[in-house]
Amino acid sequence: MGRWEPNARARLEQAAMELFQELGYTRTTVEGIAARAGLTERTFFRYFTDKREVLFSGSANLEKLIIEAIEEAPKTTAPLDSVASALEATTPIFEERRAYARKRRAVIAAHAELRERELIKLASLAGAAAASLRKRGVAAPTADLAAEAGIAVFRNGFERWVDDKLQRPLSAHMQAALKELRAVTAGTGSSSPRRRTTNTSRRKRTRTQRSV
Amino acid sequence: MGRWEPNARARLEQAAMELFQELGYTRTTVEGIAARAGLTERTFFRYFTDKREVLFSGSANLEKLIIEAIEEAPKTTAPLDSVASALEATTPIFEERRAYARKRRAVIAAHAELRERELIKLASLAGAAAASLRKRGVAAPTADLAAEAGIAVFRNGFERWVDDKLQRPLSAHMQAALKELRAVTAGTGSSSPRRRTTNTSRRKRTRTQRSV
DNA sequence: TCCTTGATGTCAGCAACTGACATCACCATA
DNA sequence: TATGGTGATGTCAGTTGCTGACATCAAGGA
Repeated sequence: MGRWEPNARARLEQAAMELFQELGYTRTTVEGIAARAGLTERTFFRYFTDKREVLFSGSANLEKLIIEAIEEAPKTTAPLDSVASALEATTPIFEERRAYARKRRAVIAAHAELRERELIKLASLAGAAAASLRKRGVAAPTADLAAEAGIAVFRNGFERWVDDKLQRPLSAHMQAALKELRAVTAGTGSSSPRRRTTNTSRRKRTRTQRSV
Repeated sequence: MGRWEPNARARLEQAAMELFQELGYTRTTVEGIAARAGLTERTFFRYFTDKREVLFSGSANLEKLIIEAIEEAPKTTAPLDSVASALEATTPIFEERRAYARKRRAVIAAHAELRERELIKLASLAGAAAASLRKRGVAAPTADLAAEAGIAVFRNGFERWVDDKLQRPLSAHMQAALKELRAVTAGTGSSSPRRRTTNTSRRKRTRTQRSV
């Protein structure tokens, strides 16, 4: 197994995170990352297709988890509920490394190239979730929208979780986001949404802040 | 005004689209684009920050339209309805250039870098829409989710519109997507969603195919 | 002991992008 | 009408991300 120093991949990832925090994304060079990991630029590109990719190696694992969770759910579960519970099944992963998640998120938020990469990873998750739903007989358009809605809930809940000074659990934030989404989409869509809608959203907001 | 050949920007955009279609994105070089437009690589980078950006100059305009439409809507309108109608206000732009939209979409779909860029543009639209909603007094979490839901509907409707052999209008596809989203999020979220949900989505699917 | 194998290094090269400076067409205005 | 300013473009050199081709080197097996 280990003829050279082991865990080259992990070493590269850690070196990258450190340098991104120290110098920022643009000013850290791939050569620098590799050097800190005791490797060569060329080797970096054997592990990661991209300079960006070094921050996203976990997403493959995440995708697998989500797919499995959707497939394991009882087939009678409503599409969006399948997705929501699958996403909730992934929360322990993040909960274990809250501090790391914060740092990583700060780095990503600071650079557009990284935000792009994150978005496409999330889109990929949505695509995988939609495919899983279709496998269970959900119609394609329904599956797509349920998956995208689920991912929106995930993103939203994740953001609130990372910023939450009270450190309430991620799953609670995600549930709150889901409730909120349901409230938002519950409107009539056409006739006289006057007071009713306004009240609904106000009530929802308060309720969210209490329950999370 | 025009001392040199006018419309350098437009020339670059057109040259880029042509070359992307002829050679694909990776095999066309910025130098090649500039040459076809009668300009220099350096000049290309004065108009576009990126090789990718040459395909997305319209998004600023789109963002402006959406913001205006949201701000003009009556303040009693529900958040998601504001967003939906704002998006619908943009449909004529696409409807005018359906053929172009198809080509462009094919180019983007074929290359990950371009898909990333498109995703961040859409995220930017969602952010702008959310900001507009907040300006009207909508609570932040509600605004975010309404905006994201709206964008999901937009994407979804757009995809269906582009692929629709019957060439039904974009706005109809978007309305259908919105209905579908409402159906998907209408579930209970917890207790015995058995038959009920399944039936709902099936009914929804049929209704969609008929009404669009 | 030799040979295979997989991880790494070396080197050359292209293309995306940037900064600094030059040029050139037009316009105003003296 | 000459002159000088201005904004769009060109030129050039340089960095960095990324790739292909080939060399090397440390195990482990025949």
